[in-house]
Amino acid sequence: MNEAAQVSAGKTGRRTESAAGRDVSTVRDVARRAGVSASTVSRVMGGTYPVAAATRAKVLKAMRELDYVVNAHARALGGSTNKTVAFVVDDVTGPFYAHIARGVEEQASAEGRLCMLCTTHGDPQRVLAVVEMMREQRADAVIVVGGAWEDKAYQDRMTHFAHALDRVGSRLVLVGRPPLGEGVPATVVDYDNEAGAFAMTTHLLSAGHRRIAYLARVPGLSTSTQRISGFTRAHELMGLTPDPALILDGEFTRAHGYRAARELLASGADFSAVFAGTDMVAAGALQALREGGVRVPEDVSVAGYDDIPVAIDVYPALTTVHVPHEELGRTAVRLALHRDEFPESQHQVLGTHIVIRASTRGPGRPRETS
Amino acid sequence: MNEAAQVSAGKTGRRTESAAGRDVSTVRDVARRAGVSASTVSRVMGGTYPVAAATRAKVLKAMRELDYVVNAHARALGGSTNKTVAFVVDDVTGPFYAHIARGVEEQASAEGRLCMLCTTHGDPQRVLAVVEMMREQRADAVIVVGGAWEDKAYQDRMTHFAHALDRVGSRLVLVGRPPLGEGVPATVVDYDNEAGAFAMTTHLLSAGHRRIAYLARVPGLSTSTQRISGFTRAHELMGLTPDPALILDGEFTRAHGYRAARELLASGADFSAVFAGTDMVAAGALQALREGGVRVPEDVSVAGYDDIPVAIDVYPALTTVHVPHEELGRTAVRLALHRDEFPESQHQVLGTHIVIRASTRGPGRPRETS
DNA sequence: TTGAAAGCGCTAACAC
DNA sequence: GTGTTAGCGCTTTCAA
Repeated sequence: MNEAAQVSAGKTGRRTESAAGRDVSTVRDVARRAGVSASTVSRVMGGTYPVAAATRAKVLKAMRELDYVVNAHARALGGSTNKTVAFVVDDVTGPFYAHIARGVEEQASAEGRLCMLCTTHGDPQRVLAVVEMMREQRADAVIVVGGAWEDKAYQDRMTHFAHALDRVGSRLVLVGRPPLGEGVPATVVDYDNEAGAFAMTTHLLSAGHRRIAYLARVPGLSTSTQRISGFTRAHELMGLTPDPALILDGEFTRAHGYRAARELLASGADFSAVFAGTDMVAAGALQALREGGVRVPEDVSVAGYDDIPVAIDVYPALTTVHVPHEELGRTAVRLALHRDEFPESQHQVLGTHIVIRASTRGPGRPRETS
Repeated sequence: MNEAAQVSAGKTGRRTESAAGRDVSTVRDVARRAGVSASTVSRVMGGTYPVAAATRAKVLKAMRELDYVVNAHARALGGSTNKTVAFVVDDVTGPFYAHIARGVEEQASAEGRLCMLCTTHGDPQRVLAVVEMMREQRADAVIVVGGAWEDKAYQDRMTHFAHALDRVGSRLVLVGRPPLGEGVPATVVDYDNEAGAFAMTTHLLSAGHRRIAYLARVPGLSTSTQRISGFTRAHELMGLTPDPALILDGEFTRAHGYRAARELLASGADFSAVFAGTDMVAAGALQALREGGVRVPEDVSVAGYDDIPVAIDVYPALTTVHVPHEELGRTAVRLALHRDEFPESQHQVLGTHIVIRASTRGPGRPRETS
């Protein structure tokens, strides 16, 4: 007892010297003030246990007077229920991610979860580091968004994490990327990348375009590979073969779209349509085309992918493939949190569809003469 | 002992029945495997304490073999160091917030903090609820972004939370909104809203515009009030008075910009320039103007506020006021985390400046004749 | 309906 | 250098 008092005194001393607060009230303080025991206070908070109305009132009053808030960590530790969902993206700034983030955040808060945000800046190393941190946090679900690197080592690492997370009771969720394989404990919410690209390419081909440039192929990135695959399949279905010279490698950025379109123009390549890897790439291409005196869609048609908000603000408004961003996010959270209820639907593929706006039409005259 | 064993057995039983694992290894497991004590394991992890090289190696090996990860909650509970920063926004989707979020996330991870994301959907009630949750989490800093409601009750509540957070050792940070007053323990990182609007209005006025419409005034929102104030001051400095009929109330949305510009056109109002409350509002206005056959900037100049990425993608590229989004985010985190080192600079105002692009120029002929 | 007691997993003071 | 001993604040049996 004496020792306890001494320890307490020592602590109080330290409190004074540090700038801000360690003087938070605890269940015990509340209990003392209400003249009950700590367990009773806990029961009042939990709500899931009978407590006499009078007692409950006293406790509530004490909590209010002390401005009490539970310590989420202590609760997580004792009660093993953690209540957080982690959201891992490349870059919050991209509208693509932002909208998925919104879906995730909404569903998470609807399910009473907090949402942790982590950015990886496209660095595969950081993805792994971040997933590790989430394991420490014991997040209910760890949602990783965006194309995956089709790299054996990387995938093995992810598979490892899927298991590691599973072991601590967490769930790995892959959004917009392919499954890791059979038996890997992970939820996958994907959208039909290939079909979207196929539909768009078909739209362009049936408008009469025969030489379509594809901007921003990212070798080794699942998303890109699938889009290229839909692009190719659409050609093949009409007995055509895409010209490899018209497929330009590059990143999913506005800057790349601008650069690539300029090069295309400078090289004098023959093309009447541009299918950009993403809407951002399309936005860059549009600028380059405009600066090069090429009219869209009169001289060249331009299509994008993603249907992010900027698609309606560029000029002309962009024909693109719609991806159900928010729904991806919401579905990811829902599926992961209720995986016991839906064990069979842990791999979901949402649909995509094309949205035709003003940037595409049939091919005009050859570019040279315009 | 028997009882303990029984309890343990009971738990194991439950483990089996629940889908995924509660079978995580703890410091104790690692300690046992490495043949050392728990404290030694803890010391190895902390790194900040001398441990024999051989011992350290054994522990590290055991941790690897057991695939051990610390329990962040247990750590937070014991060590009182929490390592998270909370970020509270209206809507992750807005590029305005997204870029601040990036700054926050970057600085937070640079400082070894995790970042929690919370959305309020413009609901003042939810702001308060969210701040309360963050108090439970004992976040190092709670960063609230965006204009504040100039409403006494709301401000009182925020003031209350500033104190409450302070008591649990957290710090309230207000980004892009005015301070709560003297003696309130909060960090404020603002940007010069008024000066930005002043500079832009002056730009327009000196180009010769005399009838400038202001789109999207939001009564009671600090940001909007300050912008209007800069707008007015610029007029007054030239001995002019803005025409109240040209100041349209409405939200900071693209949809409102569109609607407002259409109304303006329909009403036959006389104006040669539009100053939009935000870039999104400007994007909507641009569309309405184009649809109405009004050329920008030949017939009407359009200016925005914020300088979000879309400003360069709209047509014509938008003249706007640049707000240092990322820097706001970074500064917020830095200041809050090191408040003891910089007690004097807990209220910082970052500069804004105008960026002139293609959407503004001198007034052309009267609109009627165009 | 309530209280007492035993941890959850970790860190930190204190001994050796 | 390393082990022992106490808790951090809460939930949760087990008794009463």
